[in-house]
Amino acid sequence: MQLDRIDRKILQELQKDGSLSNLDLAERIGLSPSPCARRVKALKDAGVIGRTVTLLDPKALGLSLTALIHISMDRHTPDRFEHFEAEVANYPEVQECYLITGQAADFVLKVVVKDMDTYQQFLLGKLTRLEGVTGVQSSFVMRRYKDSTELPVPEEYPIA
Amino acid sequence: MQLDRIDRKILQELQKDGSLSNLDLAERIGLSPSPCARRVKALKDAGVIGRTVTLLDPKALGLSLTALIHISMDRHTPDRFEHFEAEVANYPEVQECYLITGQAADFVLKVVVKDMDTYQQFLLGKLTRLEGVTGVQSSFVMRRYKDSTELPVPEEYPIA
DNA sequence: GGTGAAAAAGCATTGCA
DNA sequence: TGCAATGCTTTTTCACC
Repeated sequence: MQLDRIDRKILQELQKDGSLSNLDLAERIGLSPSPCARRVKALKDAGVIGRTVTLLDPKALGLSLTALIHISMDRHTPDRFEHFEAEVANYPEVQECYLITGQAADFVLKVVVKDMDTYQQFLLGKLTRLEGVTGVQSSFVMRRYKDSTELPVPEEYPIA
Repeated sequence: MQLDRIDRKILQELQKDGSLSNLDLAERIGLSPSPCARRVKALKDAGVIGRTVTLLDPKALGLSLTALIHISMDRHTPDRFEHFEAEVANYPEVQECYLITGQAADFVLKVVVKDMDTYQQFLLGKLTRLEGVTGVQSSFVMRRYKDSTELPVPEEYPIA
């Protein structure tokens, strides 16, 4: 699938505001509603456009502590990783979990909790109890300069 | 503002699917449409509910490389930080940028690009040219176990 | 604070130029 | 691709429980 300038504009607008009606979207990109709807449908069918979600304000919810956690495992076997993955996916405090290269760590987690007490409970009660976890290194977010869900939409022709 | 069980259910549903109509939402939480709409409005007014966005699939867009970058600065002055912040906010490749505690680094960035070539261009052409940047350490995401926008909605009474 | 119904507005969709 | 008309869904408001 090839994206032209209009497709990219559609993607940019929807990334900024997923509640746009097709009418409003069409107006913003300078197209009439029907071709606009057709393009959006094609982008959905191609899997480029995914879910629409509502973002909440962590502060308003009293979630004032965000931690980035680097985790090392004792052994790098598929077993270890799969088990870790499955457990971590169930923790609502964990927003992101990546297996990474480089560094000393194997995993990076982004965790959001109410306060340091809750964080300690999460760390001692859940994370460090997981099999194979040998090292845990916490960093805390002091300031959130940018926290976006927007992806850059490439200039050229990407292939879906 | 106090959240009861129904409010929390609303927030959970909307975090999963931001395109829900008030009708569908009301049905899911077991309430009739009008009080449901009232609650949603109140949550928006209180700032708990923020924007609604459409998520794209990085892979479908040909964005196959995600990097976590740790950055250290030469001096920890407000000037340095503000300048860095302002520049980084303009880079579309940067999804997240945090000022963090601990570690050797001062900032953590999450960057999404097409491939290693593009990453190198970003690093050399943009990031390392910023004033005050002394250390850059890259990790690459090998596997994305969890990548969510959902926040945990606390059990007790948070205050907005 | 919740329910149900009714009215009004806005929307997606379709067919055609 | 653009336009127009149809028919629907949705939001909103109201009186009542």
